[in-house]
Amino acid sequence: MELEEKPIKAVKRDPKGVRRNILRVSSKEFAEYGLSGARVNEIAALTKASKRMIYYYYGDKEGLYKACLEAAYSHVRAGEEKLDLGGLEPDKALAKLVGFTFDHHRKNPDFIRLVMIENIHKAAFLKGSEIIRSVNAAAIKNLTDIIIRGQSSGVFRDKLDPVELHWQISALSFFNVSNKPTFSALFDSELYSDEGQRTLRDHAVEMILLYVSHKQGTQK
Amino acid sequence: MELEEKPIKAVKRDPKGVRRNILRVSSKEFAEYGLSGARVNEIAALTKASKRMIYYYYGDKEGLYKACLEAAYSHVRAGEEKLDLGGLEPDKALAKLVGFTFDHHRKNPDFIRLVMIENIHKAAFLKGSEIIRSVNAAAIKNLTDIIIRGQSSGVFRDKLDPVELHWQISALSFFNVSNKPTFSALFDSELYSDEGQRTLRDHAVEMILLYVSHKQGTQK
Amino acid sequence: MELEEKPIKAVKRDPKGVRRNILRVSSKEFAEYGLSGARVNEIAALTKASKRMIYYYYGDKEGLYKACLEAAYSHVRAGEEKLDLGGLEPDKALAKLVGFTFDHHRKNPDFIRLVMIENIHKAAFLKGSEIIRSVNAAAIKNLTDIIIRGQSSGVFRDKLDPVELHWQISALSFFNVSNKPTFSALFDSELYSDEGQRTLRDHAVEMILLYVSHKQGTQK
Amino acid sequence: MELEEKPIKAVKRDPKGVRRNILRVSSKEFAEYGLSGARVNEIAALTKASKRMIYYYYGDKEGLYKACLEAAYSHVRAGEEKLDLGGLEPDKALAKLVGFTFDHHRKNPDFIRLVMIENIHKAAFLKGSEIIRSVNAAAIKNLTDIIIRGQSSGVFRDKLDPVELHWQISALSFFNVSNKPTFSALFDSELYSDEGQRTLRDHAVEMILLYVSHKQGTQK
DNA sequence: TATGAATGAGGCTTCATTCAT
DNA sequence: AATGAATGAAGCCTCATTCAT
Repeated sequence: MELEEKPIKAVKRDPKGVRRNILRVSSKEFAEYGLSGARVNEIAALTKASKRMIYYYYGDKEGLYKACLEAAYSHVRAGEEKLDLGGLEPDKALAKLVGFTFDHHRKNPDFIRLVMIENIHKAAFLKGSEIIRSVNAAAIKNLTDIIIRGQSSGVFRDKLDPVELHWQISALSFFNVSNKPTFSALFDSELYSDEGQRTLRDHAVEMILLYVSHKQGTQK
Repeated sequence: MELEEKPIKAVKRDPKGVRRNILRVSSKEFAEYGLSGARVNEIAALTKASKRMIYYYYGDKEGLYKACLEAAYSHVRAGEEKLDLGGLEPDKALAKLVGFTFDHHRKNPDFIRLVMIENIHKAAFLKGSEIIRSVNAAAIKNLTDIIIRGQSSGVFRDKLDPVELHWQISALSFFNVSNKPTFSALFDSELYSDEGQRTLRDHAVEMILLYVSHKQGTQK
Repeated sequence: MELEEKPIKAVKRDPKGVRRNILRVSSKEFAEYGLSGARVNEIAALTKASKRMIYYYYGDKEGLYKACLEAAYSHVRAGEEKLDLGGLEPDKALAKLVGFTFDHHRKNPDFIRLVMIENIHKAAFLKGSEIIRSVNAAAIKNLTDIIIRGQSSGVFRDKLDPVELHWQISALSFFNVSNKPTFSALFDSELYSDEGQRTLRDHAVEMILLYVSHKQGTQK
Repeated sequence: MELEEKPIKAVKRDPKGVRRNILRVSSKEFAEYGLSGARVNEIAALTKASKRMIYYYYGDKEGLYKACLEAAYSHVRAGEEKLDLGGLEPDKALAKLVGFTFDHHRKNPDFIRLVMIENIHKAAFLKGSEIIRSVNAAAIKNLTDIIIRGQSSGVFRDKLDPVELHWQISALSFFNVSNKPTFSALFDSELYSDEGQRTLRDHAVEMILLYVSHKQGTQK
């Protein structure tokens, strides 16, 4: 991303490594404590670099936060790209996608927390990021393909909106992680045991598939 | 907002009013800025009372936050109690409940934000509140009744868990409010227009009803 | 001290009891935390009366502190008056007095702490108290009697100053209590065990008696 | 006070100087007003540095207090090390030591006050300081040497405990300074005039020497 | 005589940030 | 590219005391 500096005498300097390290540490801190809750001092202490470097590279606390947010979205969406729905029938493809999304959210709680925090801030920082918009567009494209194929083969209902479908899948997958603390505190349930999560996941898949398969007038 | 008491002689002491006022102001501030983001100074400035009174009545910032959380849950769950599902058939009752829940969440964005904030804090304060657990238990009881009636009349599937059903309804209703900022920023969609919200609501009702009505083995 | 108020309707009122209670509680608090360290709030909370009563009776915090100081001196010196040295030979009388003083200080650590605190404040409050000066004068008178008798009978040296002797006895007795915390923390010793204290006491008596009995020129 | 470094170019950064300055100022304040009575604001105002630096270097008020305590003990015990008892006979050595201790305490009233304050706090901070324990161990070692020599040459009695002897010397020396305010306020005496102090000192030496020289059974 | 409500002033501490090297 | 020292502003909280009843 930047020109390599002359290797002469650059024995210990590793700008990229330093930046990566700062980002990794601060992402954890922001995810843990929020934007105002995170402490620059603490981030610096946990970093291999000094406090001054944070300001050198990221300007200020908000700049660092924004960088974390972008890195998180990029990382998570990159993980989604590995999902291969290629040869599958549309309903199987959708089922796999929903299940994957549910699992993927579970595996990335820090990302979920950053998004929660960003929502608390009314997406103020995300709005300014073209990078993030672009990585999310891909998710919609995937769904659009599946929907078109499903409708062509007659297994999906008409009038399906890919963005709405994304919303529905996200709702079930995101809430599961975002509201785990309050939900667990409020209800004595096994929903967050391993088996409970499997059930929740299966039922999420089922809900989505029932929904896209449902032909109005026929059943209701 | 309330009836003015006799202004003659200018009665000034009004402990209950002061407490209410502090709670109303600080709830807004916590919902807006979070626990660490909210400023006691700002809350005091917006209050009819002095900063000192906040500490007099609520001990410290966290005590005030916890009081807000409890008041919010109590208020919101009290609103739910007004919902009368009495004479309705179980499927109609459930449909009404889901639609109501979706709307109720929309109408109480500050409550949603407080819950988000509480989740960021891993429900640390909610865990210590017996009050909140008790007001939430009622929600489960309502659902249990509907499920039992629906299963007796054969319109609902077996093996429905009221807590899980509550989770599912909550996921769709909560996410709609909690993630509106990021979702709106990420996707150009009409989901958050008035009509889009009506659609989302109707589809949420549909998803839940399809799910509870689905008989395994029969259809899939 | 004050006129009894009409007993009519005075069912629960007990001014003297209230004052005594306030004094007892606040003496403990001042002894424990010092003048600036003690909290009026805490004192009020531990009192049967209200905070307002403290100000009603004692004016302010310093007034209360001064009242505690005077009460403490009066109480302790009153305890000393019970000591009867009547028929004893002067050396026996002095031995008994020293031993008693040593023990008496040990039994009144809160008094010692109040005096320490007063010394921290450079005796600012004690200076203004005629009461306290008068109760202390008695202690000197006792010693003067013993010295005179001891010198008459030839067992005591000449040129003994009762105030100095009081100082010497006090030093050994006071330091034992006042500096127990730091001394114990600094040195691993058995000086503050029951037996250690007995030894310390016996040796204090011995030191004083050796001193008053010592005839210059004869021994050194 | 120290050599001025080259004033050319006005070197401003001087961490050690800043720390020393903070310590010097705050020691005076703590000695004067106690832990809770001292004001961080006041300390900062008297300092060359800013209030923020106090927290930068010492963490909080208690950390600063503890640093003062340690510095005070180190300083005072260092002063004692200069005392050379080398070639003296044991009784002369002890006499010199007692006299020196008496004077040394008088010359360091702020140290005495800090110890008084620490005793009010039940040695809570001193307990956590290994540094202070170590500097005090030296004092005991000195006395142990003298005692052994005195017993070998037969001028001292048996069964002398160096820690107890230290206690006795300390009692007379410490009380003289610690209780000067109340003692002066209570009694009209010349004990705290220059001559009175000389007398008190001489008699303290005499008391200690009489005590260590006293052979039970022989004299009494 | 008695009290809960209320407070101005000031306490200690922490924050993100910048400076001088 | 890198750092320890330094900071103004503002944060939360507590104090002894007084007010209105």
